Amino acid sequence: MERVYLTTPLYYVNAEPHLGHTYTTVIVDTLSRYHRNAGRETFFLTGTDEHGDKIAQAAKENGTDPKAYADRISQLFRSTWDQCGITYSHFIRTTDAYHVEFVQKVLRDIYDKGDIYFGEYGGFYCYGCERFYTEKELVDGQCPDHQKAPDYISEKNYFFRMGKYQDQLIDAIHSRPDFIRPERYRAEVLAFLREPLEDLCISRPKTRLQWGIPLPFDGNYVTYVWFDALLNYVSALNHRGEDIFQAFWPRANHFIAKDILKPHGIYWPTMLMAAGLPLYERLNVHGYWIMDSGKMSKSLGNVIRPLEMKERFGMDAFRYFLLREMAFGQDAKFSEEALVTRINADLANNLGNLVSRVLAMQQKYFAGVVQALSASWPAEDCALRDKFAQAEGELNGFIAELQFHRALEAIWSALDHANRYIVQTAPFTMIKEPAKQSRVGEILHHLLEVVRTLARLLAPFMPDTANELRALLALPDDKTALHAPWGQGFQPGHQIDGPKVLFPRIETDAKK
RNA sequence: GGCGGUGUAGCUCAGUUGGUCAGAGCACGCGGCUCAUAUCCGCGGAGUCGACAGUUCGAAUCUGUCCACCGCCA
Repeated sequence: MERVYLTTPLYYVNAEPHLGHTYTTVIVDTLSRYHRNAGRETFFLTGTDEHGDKIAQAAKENGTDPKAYADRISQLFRSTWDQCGITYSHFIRTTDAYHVEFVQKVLRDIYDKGDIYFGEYGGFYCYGCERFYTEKELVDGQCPDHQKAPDYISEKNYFFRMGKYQDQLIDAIHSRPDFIRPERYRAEVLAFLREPLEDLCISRPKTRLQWGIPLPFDGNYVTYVWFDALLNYVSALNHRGEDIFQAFWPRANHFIAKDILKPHGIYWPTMLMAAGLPLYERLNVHGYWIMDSGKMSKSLGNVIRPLEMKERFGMDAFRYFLLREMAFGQDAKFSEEALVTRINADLANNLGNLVSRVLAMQQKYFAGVVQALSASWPAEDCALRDKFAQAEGELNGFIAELQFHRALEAIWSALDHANRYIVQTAPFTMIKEPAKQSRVGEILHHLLEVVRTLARLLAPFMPDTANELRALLALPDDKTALHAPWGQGFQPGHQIDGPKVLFPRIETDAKK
């Protein structure tokens, strides 16, 4: 059986779940559902990254210890995804015992191999950023982010021989055109690799940081957060068993936002090389959501919380907006105005209203009983069926390219066709002539096939809506009911429910 | 300073390898229908496809220069 392994980044527990986290999680969830529906075995990993200075300090400020603090925020992520209906296979925490053990094993292996060495490094260190700065980067001698003078620190640390793998990495990227996609991010990584790759400092002395995984070969040090966090992608599979790792790792598809391209595009593959593990299959990089009210921040009060969006607009509507509005890889603008426009135009007026008018006619004209189709279909009926078949084909292509917005466009194009079909065939006029009753029955039968097909096509993107459509058609909750060929979805005499408003229009101030 | 990206109708954006590629949705105007969530269908206006030059029979699409914004690196 074909398999797919999909991952989100491990979200750092210094912030609550916001729009950025939600987008990555939603696209991975959509892909997971898509692949599962297509019969592929799917492993969907998400979780939390919990070590490091920032967490230790945040815990201190909250009057608690790092573990208790991480427990709380990690649980917040997990429960948020649960409430959003995210179908992850495993939720990993970098504080999980099996992960700590695995990280130590890999560190030991690479150390024994000679790719980790002890060296000295001095520089200006900003505690807020958890990083060293070069003098050039400082603004008036201060950290540009924290407006605080960094401390000059000279200390001994452990380094990973990342530079040793530079050529090997360049070769790997060249030989696999979609190893990093979209193309622009591949080019960015290659551009970075044109400069000599320096070795990576992977430790912090315990005198400066205790909240981390201790190095197995030196108890006075803990490992740097990236070395710890990236290995989760392997440790999670390993935890489930060697066979699971063997089955899924070759199909690993990471999904990240562009801000963590370097760790995933450079640190991670070189770490895998040093550890003697195969590289992941693909790194998939998306852009940022741009807030019209400026950069998203707590102080501006424009943080988008997924549960709040779910509460106000419904999770499916929110998912639809995220998937429809952003071209994967590029930045997109977020505004509630755009969200409401999408909901009213695409979901209420087009999708919802189509379902509503079809079910209403079926109820009104035939008391909900599905009528028989004749043996030969008029051209317009075939055209309707073909349009949806075409949409499904396009959808598959777009999903393979991660073009979620175009996949949805393809569905909506077919949906528009169905609305036109109603106007052109005008069953509501025809029903007045008794001789044409059977034709009206056929037209509505085809329109119910539209709704059934929509339930199948929308399932990965809008799972609750898809399920609701299926329920309105009084079809059983199994795949065969939705996958039957066009015209074979309903038994003679099958009875369906009356109409229902799936997406109420949202009235805006401007329209009142 | 180096590398890369973006710049297409009022708004948000599609435009694979150069030749129905000048488009979609929203917004706006007019008309039609009435099954439907004042929804749906049809028609319409608008853009010198950032600027300039070049290659070509022909470029939004290729080349060069420049401008604006953004990102990565220094």
